[in-house]
Amino acid sequence: MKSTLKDVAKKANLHSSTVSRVLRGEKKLRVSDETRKRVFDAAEELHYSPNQTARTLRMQKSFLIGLIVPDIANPFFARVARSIEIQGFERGYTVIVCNTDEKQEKEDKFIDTLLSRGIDGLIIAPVQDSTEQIQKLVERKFPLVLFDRDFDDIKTNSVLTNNFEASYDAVKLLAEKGSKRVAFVSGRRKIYTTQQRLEGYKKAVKDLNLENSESLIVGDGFSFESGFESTKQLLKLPEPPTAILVTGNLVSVGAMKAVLEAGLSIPKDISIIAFSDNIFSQYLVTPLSSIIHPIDEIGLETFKILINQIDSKEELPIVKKMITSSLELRDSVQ
Amino acid sequence: MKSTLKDVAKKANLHSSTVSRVLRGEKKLRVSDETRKRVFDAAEELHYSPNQTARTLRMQKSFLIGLIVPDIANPFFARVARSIEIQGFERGYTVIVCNTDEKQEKEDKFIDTLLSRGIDGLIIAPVQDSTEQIQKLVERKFPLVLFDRDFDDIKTNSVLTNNFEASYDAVKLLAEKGSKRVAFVSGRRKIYTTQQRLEGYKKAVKDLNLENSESLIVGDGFSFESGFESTKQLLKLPEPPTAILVTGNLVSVGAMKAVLEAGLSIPKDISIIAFSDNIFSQYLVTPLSSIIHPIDEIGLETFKILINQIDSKEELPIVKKMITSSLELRDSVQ
DNA sequence: TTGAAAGCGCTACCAG
DNA sequence: CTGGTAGCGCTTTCAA
Repeated sequence: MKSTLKDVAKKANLHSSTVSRVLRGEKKLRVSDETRKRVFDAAEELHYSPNQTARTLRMQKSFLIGLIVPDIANPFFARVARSIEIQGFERGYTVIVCNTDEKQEKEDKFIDTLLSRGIDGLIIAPVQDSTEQIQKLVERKFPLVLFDRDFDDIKTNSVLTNNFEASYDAVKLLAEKGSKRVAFVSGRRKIYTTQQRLEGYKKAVKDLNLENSESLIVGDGFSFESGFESTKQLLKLPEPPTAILVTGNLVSVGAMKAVLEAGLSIPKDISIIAFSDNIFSQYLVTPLSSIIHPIDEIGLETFKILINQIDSKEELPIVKKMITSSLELRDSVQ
Repeated sequence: MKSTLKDVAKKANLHSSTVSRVLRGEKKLRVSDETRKRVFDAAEELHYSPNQTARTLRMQKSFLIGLIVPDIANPFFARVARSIEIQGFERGYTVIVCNTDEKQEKEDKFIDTLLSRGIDGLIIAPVQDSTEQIQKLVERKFPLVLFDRDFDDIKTNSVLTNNFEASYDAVKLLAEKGSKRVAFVSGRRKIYTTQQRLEGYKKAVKDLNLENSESLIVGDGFSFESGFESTKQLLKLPEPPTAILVTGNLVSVGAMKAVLEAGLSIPKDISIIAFSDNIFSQYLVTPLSSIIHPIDEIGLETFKILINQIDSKEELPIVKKMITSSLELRDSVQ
């Protein structure tokens, strides 16, 4: 069914190596016009299309990029993936997306699989339960870029957003609006990003003399349920918070549901700001004030850094790119 | 850096073919325990991991599955993709997701690319501007399953939902609630799924003696903007509809925004039912009554049919699987 | 300007 | 039970 170089060669009465040269349009193509025509005609006729697997094996270059994310069903990662895929498409790369569900074992397995498939580079928002695998990649100088998350103890390329500052500013704003008790509904605590946000929150609480209590910090996951349950916990406090800073796309919807189910009003009783952004945020029961990440920029920068690594023959210096998020105020803040 | 079979063989003082046999745990493994141990030790020591590219080339089997969807950032496709990826993972398959943005040229390009990469099978929610490429795949009996969309004139495996009936029932319900003027905000009209829904709508309108006007049928796309603009158009009618049936996840949010921006109330002035389902639907300004597709079931069935095709040596009969959706009533219907 | 041959890393077949 | 060899389809070096 599929034709090979040899088939084309036979039909054109040439050797496969000649056909290969012509078809690839080799730079200093030392080929007669007559020959070239024969090749193209034969290739056309046989619907020849090169076998990428063979090419990969021979050239040690796959035009494959691995992208490992927690969950592509999360709008944030979906859109970053799209952005990266589009970049890749333009340059002839196919990207393989893998979902870890925040499981280190899956991440490890995927890295192995992807490497054995000969990917040219890897983009990853790591689970961060372990550094081992990634450490190894770094050691062997494998083209690698982290995004959204980072390690303190590994020197890698990464594209991050200014979570610390964004968090600090959000709390400050809530305080200025009159809240003395601002709660923090956390995403997965192991995650660098979450930690940065929590740090920002803590610093603001301290600087602004807000109520400083561990019981105002709840949650440890990125799911809807996590947001829902941990917010319910907040509402059971003797003195519930008057404002909440939520981490995560799905978490924020969960938090919102908990508040509403308790018969409270947003923002009258409780204001909410969320690290979250998707097309739905502004059409929720109460439009959600959100800290928005410029997703395309994240995808763009990430890809750019990776492709530089892949293309460059010398060793490149580590790049850390910080992207600035913006706060979009909507009805959920009074 | 990476070790090969040969490296392991040298270290173990054996031939690479022997090492290969041992490492694959060949069925009737005619290998001495002593040898086996030597192999495993050497492999371990060298961190040997087989080169999938070479294996693919040799075995003509890649353990790669292609998945082509309009847009992975659409929650419906994201979740189907996840479901399929999980199935694949369990059976050693890697899935490559490609996004067409509803562009036929992209679909065609992706099919080519995927084939040249030697995928074992293809799952696709086709753009449906052209049948040519898919026709060819069918002719050469390439393992293929369509989902969410189908062609009338091509005999393929497909997994569909009962859009016609669901649409009919939704309109009927709206009529029973008192609406005489039910509008239809359409997704991309070329799409089989959309057509089915429109048919169902039309039949219900006729059967139930509702206002039958072409001006009540608007829209031709799956974007937020499409829903927004075409609904605005509806509201400009001398007699605007009292209920709307919307097709599509993002479209419905657009429709909702148009209604609200016009100062109208949902459901007091206008009821809405949407073909749409995602975690946000129930937390929108007005929780949205939705026709819900059992996504995991869709992913499961699709994968099952594909894997059967891939594994079977004889030719299998065409399978058409119909999945039943369900209507979840929320506040957007009075 | 073109052909021949080697080899990417692996599996499978045939000897011994 | 193990080794040798051919070959998957391609690119690349060396000859002619």
